[in-house]
Order: sequence, then structure tokens, then C-alpha cells
Amino acid sequence: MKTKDMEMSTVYNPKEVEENWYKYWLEKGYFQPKNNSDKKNHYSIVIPPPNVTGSLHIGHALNNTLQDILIRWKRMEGYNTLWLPGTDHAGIATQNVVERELAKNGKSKEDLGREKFVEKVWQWKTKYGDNIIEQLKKLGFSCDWSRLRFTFDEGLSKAVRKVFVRLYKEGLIYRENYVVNWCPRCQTAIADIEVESREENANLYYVEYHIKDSKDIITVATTRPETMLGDTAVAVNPNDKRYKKYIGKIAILPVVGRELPIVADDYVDVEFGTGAVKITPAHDINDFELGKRHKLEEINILNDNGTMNEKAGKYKNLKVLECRKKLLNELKEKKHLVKIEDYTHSVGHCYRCDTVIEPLLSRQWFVKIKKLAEPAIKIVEDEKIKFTPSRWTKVYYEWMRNIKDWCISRQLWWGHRIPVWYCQDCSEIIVEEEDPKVCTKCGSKNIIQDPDVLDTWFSSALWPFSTLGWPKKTDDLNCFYPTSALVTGFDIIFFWVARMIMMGLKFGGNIPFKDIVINPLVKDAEGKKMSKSKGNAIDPLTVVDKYGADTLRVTLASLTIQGDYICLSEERIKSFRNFTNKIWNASRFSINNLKDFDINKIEIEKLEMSLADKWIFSRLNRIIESSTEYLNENKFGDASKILYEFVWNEFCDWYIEFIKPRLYQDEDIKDKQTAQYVLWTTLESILRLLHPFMPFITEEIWQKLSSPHKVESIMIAPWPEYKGKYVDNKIEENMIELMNIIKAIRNIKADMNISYGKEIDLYINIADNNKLKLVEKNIYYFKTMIRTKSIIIGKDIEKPENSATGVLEDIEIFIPLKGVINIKEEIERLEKRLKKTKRELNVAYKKINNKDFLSKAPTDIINKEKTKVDELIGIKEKLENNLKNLR
RNA sequence: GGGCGGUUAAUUCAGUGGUAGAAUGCUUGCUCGACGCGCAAGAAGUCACUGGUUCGAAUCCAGUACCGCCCACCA
Repeated sequence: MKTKDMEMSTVYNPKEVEENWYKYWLEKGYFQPKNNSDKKNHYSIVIPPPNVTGSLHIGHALNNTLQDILIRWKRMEGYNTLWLPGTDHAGIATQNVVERELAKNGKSKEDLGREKFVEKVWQWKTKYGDNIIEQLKKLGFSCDWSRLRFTFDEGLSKAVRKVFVRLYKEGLIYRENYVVNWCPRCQTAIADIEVESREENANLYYVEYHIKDSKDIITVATTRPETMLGDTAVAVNPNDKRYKKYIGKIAILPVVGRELPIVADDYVDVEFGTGAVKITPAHDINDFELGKRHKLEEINILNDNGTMNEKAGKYKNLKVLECRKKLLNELKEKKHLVKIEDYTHSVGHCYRCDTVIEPLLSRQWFVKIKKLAEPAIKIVEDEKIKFTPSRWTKVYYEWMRNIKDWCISRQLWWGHRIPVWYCQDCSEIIVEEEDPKVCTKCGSKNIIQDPDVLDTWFSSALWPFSTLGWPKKTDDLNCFYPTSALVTGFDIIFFWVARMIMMGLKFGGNIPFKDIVINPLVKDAEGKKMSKSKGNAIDPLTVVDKYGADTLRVTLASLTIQGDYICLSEERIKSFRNFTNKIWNASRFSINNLKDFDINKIEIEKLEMSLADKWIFSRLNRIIESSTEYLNENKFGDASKILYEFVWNEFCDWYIEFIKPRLYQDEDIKDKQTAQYVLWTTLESILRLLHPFMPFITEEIWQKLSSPHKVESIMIAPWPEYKGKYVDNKIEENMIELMNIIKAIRNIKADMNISYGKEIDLYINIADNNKLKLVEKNIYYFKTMIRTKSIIIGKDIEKPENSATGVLEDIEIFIPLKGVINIKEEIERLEKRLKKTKRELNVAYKKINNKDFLSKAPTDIINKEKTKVDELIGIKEKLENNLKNLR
């Protein structure tokens, strides 16, 4: 076979190859599934759609690297694979971005009006929305770009519409006045899980309310004094002796002067504060529910933008905190404010913009979720869907079993408009899949659509089937649904994963995916969250630019352990850059030494493999088996770790070094060809094993490693097959024995300050026949592996004078060092070894002299321990003899 | 308040009952026909603590301490 004659640089340069190979793969159409009819043999993943406003961060890099590893691996295994990409319209986030753009020109969305504004957002999306998609390509991800989807696409919007209408008609979507989480900056309601609460230092204010027609006073405690402007009652515990007499009486709201009934309710905790609570039904969920029980008035004191409204009287138009300050002053002046305590409590913040959330009574749309949650819990209990790592199952159950109705309406303009029309004439509510022209009841044309849009996560919940064409019965849907795996972060298990399972079961008619792989969150070297503002963020594209996509990918994959977080640092990336380069150079070596090799011209059956050849085949097949198994278990870190160790520590450090003398000679052509054959086969398999992790460099080398490849790209080459016949324990044991002897000799050389390159005379005394044979057979390699001038080997070799000694079980090694050896140092070296041996011997003795151990431990353990004692005694005696001679 | 996870070498982590491991870092030495992004050798751990089970515990059980996260919140 011809090896393409190519100069390979000593340092791998990813920039020269990555773009071209990506183009090549795209041209060949490898990213697309073979067909969409072979349901049996399919493997599919839908991408967690990044926001159209997003730019690629390290979390995306990790998440998508894992997906690409799975897809590339399965593709090589012969599956009909589809990795479907797309983006999310990201309601609030995108609207915010475009609003900011407008603000630069001093405009607001109101200036444009709804229609023009939405048009503007679409324009923005067309221009920038696929930035992140282009960035994904830089990392080599093999998504089928021809199937790119967007949550606001026409097709996906139809799916959203259908789901809404069906849920509504089944009574699972309803509209209600309720205290919701209101973000005054985004000016929309948000769902409970979109609120992030944080402990904050605050004050607890004690305010006196006078009792009507009495000199008595009832004191309430509050953290949000401004809400008293919306108070409509004071509540006490019915069993509280202090306040029993006031129940049914009237309290006077300070400043405002409103009359408030004093009601009794079990909700009130006698122990907390004063035991009396001001009740603001429009701005506190508990107060709201208490208010319902006692039929209290609900007074909303806030505008949508978080300022006080006309109900706040003279405090109208002030921001909440300004109002609080001024109101407290007034209360103080009027002697109503009697005490201020330090107090820490948790305060809700908007997960999009971090603004403090105000609970606000408003009319919103909700999904009645319990009925949808039940089957979604059951399906996980039945293990039809599995979490990796499995502990996330508990987190899922915990949330699903305590789930609350989902507020899905958002007071935004960018998003799926709620498909509900209100007839202005007969008050009919019209909910249909097609836009109604007239009222379905009275025929009036005077109908108005609900102004709100749906929570972005509503459309994301349909992603696994809406992207495949649902509600149409498409071939894609039939072939690729349910999808095989979902890879995502644990931060969106509730937002997304749980809802996809519920919606998938309800509308997709099946689970949306079988395997949920929860990937860790990436933190910096100190374990801190990465963020642009902190300046500790590692930009994946910068890493790609500096070190290449393969390095980034294999780094991330290796760090993907079963924990919640991984710490990434430049130092770590560099270590994998070095690995990439190691692969490059091992390949460079191999290619150069395979120039005269043609696998078609050799008779494989007639080759006589050496110990090292058999050993590397044995190891290779073990690695094929276990790396495949690790991938099956979604253990990306373990898979990459064993590949790293195999390539570097076994293939490079030992195998290549072992065969060098065979490759460099031309006397024994058959032996040379054997080495070449094993070298070629092993490297070629390594490349295929590494391909899912490091697609670019493996393709580059695979193409250079000219060969009888049956296919034109490593991407579509078969996944290496495990061949058990090559796995041989005895061979591996022998090799380890040999390695240990070599290491022991190198150790002596290093200890005695003999440079590695200096050739030595070597005497080896081996008592055991098998070991003697083993060493004799492989003595050929010692010249290069340890640089020997002469070797004398046998059963009763006399120790030459003035030689350094090494003891290894029943083997003695002597290196004569006339004039070089320092007797004192040699004694010290041997004594140190003797001391250690004696210590180990003591421990072992104790064990085998323990009656309980002998009677209760299994025999193989006892025998092992006895053998160990014998060995240690042997070593000890040899060391002592040598020491005696030195003195 | 409820729940989950963690604590093993300087660092990041493997290790689920039988001699404490890897990678990186560190120390020392090295132009050996792949690679200094390298080679060789080496040092380095009371496996958080206290009990218990066991012939034997990093590993199983109970408790303690510390760290992290999630959920629910009493104004």
C-alpha cells in the first residue's frame, strides 16, 4: 500500500485541518440519517435548543460534545442516527435584547406598536439568530443541519396551538385571578420555578394599628411595610389568648384610615412576630388564600412597572422602595412605628433579569398539572425512562409529586400568542386551532384575541415531537420518536425535562426519550460559577482557536464525571492539548515506519507475534470492550480516561518502544512485518475509538494512514469490534513481569546517577525457570529499553564486585560499577529497601498468625497472604546478604 | 423546616470488604532515528471525625462536623 508521502510537523496544527474536514463531512452528507423508515435501527437525539440570543458558552460546549460523542459512536456502530438541532425563541430574553436595541435610538416597543415590534424581533432573529449555530459547527458537531428547527417556526407553532386547544377543551387549561410572581422590569408574570430566592438582610418592622372605638392597640410585624396600603384585614390565631377579645373588632389602618376587620385564622403563627398579621390579599399568596376564606376585599396597589398606583394615594407613582422609605418616615412621625428588628429572609428574584419579584394579583392562564404529572411519575418509576446519574430520579420525583399549577401566560409581545378570543358582545370565550373570524356563539365580528403570549417553556415542552413534524404523521416522527437520549443540565430538569415527559406522554403518544443524561455544570478552577462579569469565563471559541476543537472536546469529556460540577482551567486544557499532540506524534512515527508496509501483501495467519504484539492486542481488545461499556453507561469521563491511559502509557510508552528495534532492521523481514501489522492495526483501532471524542485529528491521521479502508471517512467506519480471542491474562502477566524487571533496572540506573543513555553491563539472577525463560526470550529488547552493553543471565550468577544491586521477588539484578559506586550510598539504598520490606513482612505475619483470619477468611485470600510472606522473606534475605557483603 | 450530594496525595477525581490508584502539578536526571506539548526515575495520603458490624473497613451501618445544592417558607 502506498503511504501518502506527507511531511508531518512535530506539532499538530488543528487550524490546518478542522475546517476542511467539517466541509468534507457536510458535502458527503454524513450528518443526515441514512433514511427515515428504519425505525428498528434508529438512534436519535434532539438538541437542547439554545436561545437565539445566546452565544456559545462552555456549558453548551460540554453539553453538545457529549451528544456528539453519542451520535458519532452510534453512527459508527451502524445505527440510523439523527441529531436534530434547533434554537429557542426565548420569549423574555429575546424581547429584552430587541428592546435594548430600540432604547439605543431612544425608542420603546410602544412607539412601534405590537405588530411592528414583533416584525423587528423577527428581523433581529434572521440576522443574529443562527450565530450560535455557526459556533456549534466550529466544535465539529454532527447535527443534521437540514432539519434545523426553531420553536417559533410555523410547524412548531401549529403544534403549540393544537396542544393549547386540546388542553383547554379537556379542562386542563384555565384562566384565573391569582397572586402570581410579577417581574416589574420584564412587566410580566413568571412561573414559580422562574423565581430564584436568595437570603437577604432586611428589617422586620413593628407597626401599631389602633382598635376602633377603643384605646387598645394591636401591633403587627412586617418586612414589606408598603404593602399595608393594600391591607384589608388583620388576622390572629383563634387560640391566641392575647387577641381573642379583638376577634370581630375593627382595626384602623394607619396613614390611610381604612377600617380593617380583625379575623381569626389557623394560618397565623402565635410564636412569630407579635402573633398578629396584616393581611394584603393582592400581594401575598398566603394572604390571598386567607382572604378567600374570609371574603376579604383585594386591593392591588402596584402598577405593572412596580410603581405604586392610585390606590396608594399620595404615594402614587413612587417605586416600591421609595414608597417604603417615605411611608416609614410618616409612620415614625405619627408614632405608629414602634420597633425595627434586623431580620434575614429570602427574597425572590427574576431568573432572567434578577429584579426583585413582587407578588401581584392578576388574571392569568394556568395548566392544571397534576393529571399530567401522574403518568409522568409512573413512567419513570417503571424505568421506561432512566436518569444518569440515577440520583436525579429522586429530585424529579420530589418536584413532580409536589407540583403546582403552571402559570403559562406572559405579558410579552414576542412568543406564541394565546389562541383565545373574547367576544365583546356576548362574552363568549373562543378557543380554536384556526383563527376565528366571528364569534362562534353569536356571530359577532367584535372579537378580540387575548394579548398575552405563552411561556417559552410551553413550546420547549413539545420539542422532541414538534421538531419531528407533529401533529402531522411524518416519516421522521414515525422513525425517530421516541428519541434515544436527552443530554442536559440539572438546572432545567423542572423547567424542561419534566414538562417534556408530561407533554410527550400526553401528545406524542409515548415517552419523549429513553435516557436522560444529566451533564455537570462547568465551573472555574476554584469551583466558582463561570460568568462574563466575573471575568473567569473560559470562552470555548477562544479555546478552539488556541488549542483546537478536539482538545476542548476531549478535555470536557474527560472531566465529565458523575458529580454535579466540573472545574475547568487552562492548565487542564493544556494537558489534553499535550495528549492530542502525543497522538499526532505516535501517528507520525507509525506512518513513517509503515511506508514499506502493505497489509494486502502479508499473510496474517503466518505472522509470528511476539510477547509485546500479543500483549498490545490483548490490551486493545480489553479497551474496546470497556470503553464501549462505559459509553453504554454514559460514563464519558471513564471512557476517555481509559483511552488516554491506553494510548499514552501502554501504546506509546511501551509498545512503540518495544518494537523499534524490529522496525529499524531489515534482516528479519517477517518479524518486521509482524510488528508493522500489529502497529498499524492497533493505531487504526485507536483512531476509531477516539473518533467520537476527537473527530478532526482522527480523521486527519486516518486519511494519512493509507490503508485498505473500505469507506472514505473514519466517520462512517465501523466501531471497533471486541475480539475475545486476543484477550490473554497469561500474556499480560508475563508482560508486566518483564516491565517490572525493566523498571527495576532503570530504577537502579537512576538511583546510581547513571544517565539513561549510558550502556551498562548487566547481570540477572533468576531462580524461577519460567521467568528465566521469559527474560531470555525477550532479552533482545533490553538493549534499547535499558541500554545494555552486555547481559549475563542465569540461575546462579555470582555478584560481581562493586556492583549495585536490585531485588525483585526472586530476582537479583547486579550492575558492576567499578570506580563509580559509592559503597556508603549503596548501603543506604539497600537498607531503606530492607526497612520497607520488614515493615510489610510484619503486617503480613500478623495476618497469617491470626487464628480468626485463618479460620474465617476465604482460602484464596489466605494463600495469597502466605505467598506474599514467602516472597517478602526471599527479598529480605537477599537484601541482608548483599548488605553483609558490602560491609 | 424538608430533601439530596460531597469530604481520599499539592490540585481534580477514580476506587463498594482483602497490599491506597490515576491524571496534572512537584523533585531529579536526560538532544536515545515520533513527540521537551517529550522521555526516564522519584517523593507525596491517619482515605473529615467518633462509634458499631467483620478475621479484615476508604469501602457496610449509626452519629458528629464542615462544604455545596435543591425545594418549601412565618407576615
